[in-house]
Amino acid sequence: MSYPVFAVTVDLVVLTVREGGLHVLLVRRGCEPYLGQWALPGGFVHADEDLAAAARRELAEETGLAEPGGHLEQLASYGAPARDPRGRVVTVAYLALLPDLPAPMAGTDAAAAAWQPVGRQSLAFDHDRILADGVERARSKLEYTPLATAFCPPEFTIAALRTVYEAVWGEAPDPRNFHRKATSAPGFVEPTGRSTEGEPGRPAKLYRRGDAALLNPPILRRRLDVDAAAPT
Amino acid sequence: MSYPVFAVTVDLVVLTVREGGLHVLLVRRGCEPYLGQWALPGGFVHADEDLAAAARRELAEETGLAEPGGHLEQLASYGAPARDPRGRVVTVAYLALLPDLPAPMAGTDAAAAAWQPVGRQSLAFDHDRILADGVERARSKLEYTPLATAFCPPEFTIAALRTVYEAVWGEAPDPRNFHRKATSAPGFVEPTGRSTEGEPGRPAKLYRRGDAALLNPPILRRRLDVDAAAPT
DNA sequence: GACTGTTATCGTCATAGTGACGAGAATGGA
DNA sequence: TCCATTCTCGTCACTATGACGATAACAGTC
Repeated sequence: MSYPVFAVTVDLVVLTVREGGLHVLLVRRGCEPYLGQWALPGGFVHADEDLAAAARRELAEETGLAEPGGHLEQLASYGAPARDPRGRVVTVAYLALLPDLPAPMAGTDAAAAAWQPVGRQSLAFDHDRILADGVERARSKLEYTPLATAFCPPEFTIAALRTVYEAVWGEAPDPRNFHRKATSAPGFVEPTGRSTEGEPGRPAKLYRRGDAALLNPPILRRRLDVDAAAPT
Repeated sequence: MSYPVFAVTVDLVVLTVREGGLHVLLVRRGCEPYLGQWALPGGFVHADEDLAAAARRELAEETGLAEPGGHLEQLASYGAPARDPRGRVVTVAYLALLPDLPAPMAGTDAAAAAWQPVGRQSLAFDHDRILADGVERARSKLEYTPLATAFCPPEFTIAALRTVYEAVWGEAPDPRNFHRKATSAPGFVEPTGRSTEGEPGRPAKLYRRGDAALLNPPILRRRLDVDAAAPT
């Protein structure tokens, strides 16, 4: 049986919340094509490697951490015939949500790597589209899953969790209602018994992520219009 | 730059509702490997073909219809190194939701094709997993999107729509509450003015699908447990 | 130490959505 | 005519929600 030959890559949409805003990890391309342009980190899948393993490997390489924590899931695949001038390349995009990393990012195969606020990037290949899909996935999953905790360190306050929603959605939930919903949704967060110290205002209780896979009831963002964009 | 060589296929999870139950379109394999076993329909992506175009082509081939209607979306990609004994094959799975087709299915590259009730299949490759993922995606999307109409013919009754939910979820919503929610969700269904005739019971009004992309408010299934399976 | 600003946490209240269910409407068949 | 069936509309108690007031518990300043 004969069939066309493809190359397969994984590309990563790595998101984090820094300084109250949603940021994405980008690399400046060090080789053709699109040399010098910003792009999503990624690379070819090895000969004997699973897709998820390739994504984890690339994530570790780009962040410089063996186990950066957070969350990693498959996003979607993109395979338009002309998306890569080198030939027929199908990419499997993964979405990673990480807490703000104080560690440096030492990319091995990129001239530079940097966190950039999510906005109107102009990236190489079809990475603008992939990034947009990843951001929309993240926005949507904050509603129905406890994934906001993936942006937080192991222990966090309800206010820190709220800033995640504010950064990802671009809209701030009411602090009092958010506190009620976050603490009442079973399995979302669990109290540690400790509290913050030395910060202005009343000390806040510290929580860690719970074990629920689904948020019930969900924490919904305001629907701007009746016919919003459909997920996936 | 050198990189490993892959083959890329598309596999289809084609679902429909027949006789009150959820059915999946399967083909009996006519060549090695897994000769004679049931599998999801699919095939190699052509040299100059987009992934979505390949999925549409395969769907048309398997159903024998140029435009079968319904709904088609990308599901996920699967690329474990040993998933295909012939070599390194990455498959991009697509999910199709179709109304019950009276037309025959004339598969070109399969010895036989058939609708089988979704249950405990034992399919070739990793198709059991792909099928399970597709069914879970369908179950989840019935809650938040008007995709149940993709299972229905152009004109349908609320009761027919309700049987879709019952078949996909395996649990029957209350007819009166479902009627209220289906008719009150903006853009879900639109009245045609016509009604059914000649069937037992009071005639039912006929509706067609609306233009909403999202169901607001959603139609939620009963959560069996607190920690249910997470979507995608 | 009292005061002030700040943030966290708890309560209240009107309103909308929900599940459970009753009841009438409109047909076909006995 | 009566009855079984199915569709359609209402009712009601309960829960979740958004909007907002009020109090708690700190750090800093005078």
